[in-house]
Amino acid sequence: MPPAARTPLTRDRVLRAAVRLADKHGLEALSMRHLAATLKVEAMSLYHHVASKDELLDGMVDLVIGEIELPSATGDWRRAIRGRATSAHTVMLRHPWAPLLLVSRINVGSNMMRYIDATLGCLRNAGFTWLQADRGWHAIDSHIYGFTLHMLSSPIKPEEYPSAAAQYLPMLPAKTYPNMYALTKLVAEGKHDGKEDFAFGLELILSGLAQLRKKR
Amino acid sequence: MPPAARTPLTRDRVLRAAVRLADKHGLEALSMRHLAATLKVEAMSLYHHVASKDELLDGMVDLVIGEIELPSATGDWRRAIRGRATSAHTVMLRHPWAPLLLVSRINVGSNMMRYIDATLGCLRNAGFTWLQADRGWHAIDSHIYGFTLHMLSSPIKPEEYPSAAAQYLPMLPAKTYPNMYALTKLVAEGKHDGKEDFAFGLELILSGLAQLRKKR
DNA sequence: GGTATAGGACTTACGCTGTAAGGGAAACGA
DNA sequence: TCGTTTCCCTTACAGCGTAAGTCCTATACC
Repeated sequence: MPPAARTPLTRDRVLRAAVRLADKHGLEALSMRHLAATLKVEAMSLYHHVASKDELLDGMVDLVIGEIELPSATGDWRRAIRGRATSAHTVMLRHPWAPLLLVSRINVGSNMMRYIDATLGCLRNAGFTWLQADRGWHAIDSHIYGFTLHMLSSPIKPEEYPSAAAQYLPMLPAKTYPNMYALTKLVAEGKHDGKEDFAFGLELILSGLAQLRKKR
Repeated sequence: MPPAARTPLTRDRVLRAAVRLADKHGLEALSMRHLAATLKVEAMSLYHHVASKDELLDGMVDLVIGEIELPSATGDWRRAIRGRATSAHTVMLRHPWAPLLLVSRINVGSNMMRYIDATLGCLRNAGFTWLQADRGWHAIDSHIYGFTLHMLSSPIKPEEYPSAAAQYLPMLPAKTYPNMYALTKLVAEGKHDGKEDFAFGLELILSGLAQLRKKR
């Protein structure tokens, strides 16, 4: 009796398994041996489908980028860019390991290229110059990645901010850090939720861009 | 004859050597064995001064944060915040490994605390609400880290953009990525330097904040 | 001065990592 | 039928962080 026929390994199956593993157990759990085990295969077999671990990571990132909703080239540019940014933010929260890889390596996968091209096109159609579109795109993406990374690095969940603030308040030297103390106190008392607000910074950038367009 | 008396190892000396090593050869070259070697000592000896490699990294980050110029609490808030942001950006370029550590771990070193406290104080003195100061600070730092990371991840130096653009242009499928093609062409022709502009996004955020203050 | 104590550096060893090198069986094309 | 190719395998290596234990030396005290 032959062993149960297994679906053959493909590059795509490897990449998807890697994303699943990183989603569930974090990037640090993503070793070639671990990944191979989830596919019921030995580590070295993976190298028939990806050249190296770095290439694996590149593929994972591009897969995730592909989940982001592209901005439509026509219609309200502000709405389109906002939608794209929000979608990117949401996707990153679904794959918390992704933003770190995104900012720490060059990514030139086809999904990434399409993503940038669509954004540039949207801003150009809105009437921005190439210079403005280029810099605008950078500013928006800096916010997306910077903000999301900052948010993900905190071990405390937003729901727990008030209780955490109450817990840490007594340890915070009020003399040395008067402003942090005051702010933490407000959070502990429930007068400020302390939640990070992705939209806040995004809207600052969007209205800044809108003003540029008027002045042109 | 006794061996040449060596200056004794201290936590501070270890941290500074680590920063120097990372500056010169990158984070990936910073192993405990390597670091120990630069101090003419064995790897395990370092553990008398730092509890773990993670703690070492925390210490390095806080050392770097200490190099950032604090915003003055009085005077023009916009100028103060701009100065702080620019200083942070400059410091990160001096220590290119730092922003990655900054966004991928919680940092509660004393320099970091002082840095946040001063920023909050500056914005409060400028007349912002606690909510605005909190979110404003987040928006600005998201830009600083997001932008700097993005910039550092590119292997091509700004001076080389035109020649690199000219080199890659023929390989870029104009049909699939029309906007990237057009933009790359402009760079290749010297009509757009393609340089990232840290100040561009920063000013968008600053003027957005300024408008908030007016409306209050 | 002699002795106890503590601290700092050492050696050894373990389990983990990515991956280079090559073997062996099964499937496929001529 | 016989290569040839395709996949997956085993083995091995150098490097990693660090737990555990040893040893030397500089200081503190009687």
